Amino acid sequence: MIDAVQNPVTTVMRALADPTRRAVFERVFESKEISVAELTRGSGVTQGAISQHLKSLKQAGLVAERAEGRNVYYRAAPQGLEPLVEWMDHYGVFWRERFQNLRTLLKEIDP
Amino acid sequence: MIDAVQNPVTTVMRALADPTRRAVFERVFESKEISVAELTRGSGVTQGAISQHLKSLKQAGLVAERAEGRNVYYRAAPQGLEPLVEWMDHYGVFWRERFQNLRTLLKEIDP
DNA sequence: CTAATTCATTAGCTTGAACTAATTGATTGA
DNA sequence: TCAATCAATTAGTTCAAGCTAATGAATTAG
Repeated sequence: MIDAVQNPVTTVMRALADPTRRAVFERVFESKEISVAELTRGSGVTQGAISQHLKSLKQAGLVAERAEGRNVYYRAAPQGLEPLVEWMDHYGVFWRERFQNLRTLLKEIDP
Repeated sequence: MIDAVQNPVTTVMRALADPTRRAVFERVFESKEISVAELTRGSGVTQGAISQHLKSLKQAGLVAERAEGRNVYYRAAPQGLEPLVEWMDHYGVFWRERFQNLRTLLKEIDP
């Protein structure tokens, strides 16, 4: 049972399964845009490690980058989560547990 | 940046990140109830490997078991996916992309 | 120009994960 | 009873993943 070459679900899951790397993604997401140096501060790992994590996040489609001068700014790409959403949706998890919220939510939006 | 002892999100993500193990979960889910021997057939790995995968799926709260005679039947426990749902919900992924579906869905259920 | 900063990459180490093969305990069928 | 089946566990191997330390390329500050 091997993914032919590499299933996107596997890529995204693996990227987010590591706590350190997931923390990096979370910080990038919260920051709108953030440099590698800034990410390294308070991360508990070296700059090289951060760069490696960013690389796999990027390959998973979860972050994008923008170079400016000697800095490289990263931003989150939440569309990268889509494979996860699809996979979970296939298992019908969302609607089941959130049915009661739907009506109230809809009324807030379109009263 | 280490999970204190072990974050549930990490546990679930790691459990599902492996293609073989995820395939096991998918088969369990589709089967309502399925024995280890049956899971082993056509899995491409040995029975021992399947048992190991089931063990970590169980620890992640993704499957439950029922022993009967010399068989052990496994069933999916989709509530185990809740940590994932919460985590992704925190990133606002769901509603954004699925707003247009909500109205039609609601009308089907409560016309 | 020189020194310092930022980031990516690489080699090397260590650890954990996935697997097999084999064993064991339990249950069932002949 | 005895052989066979089912499932869990264990020891042992292999390989990948995460990390550090070090280096190098590019940019900027003095």
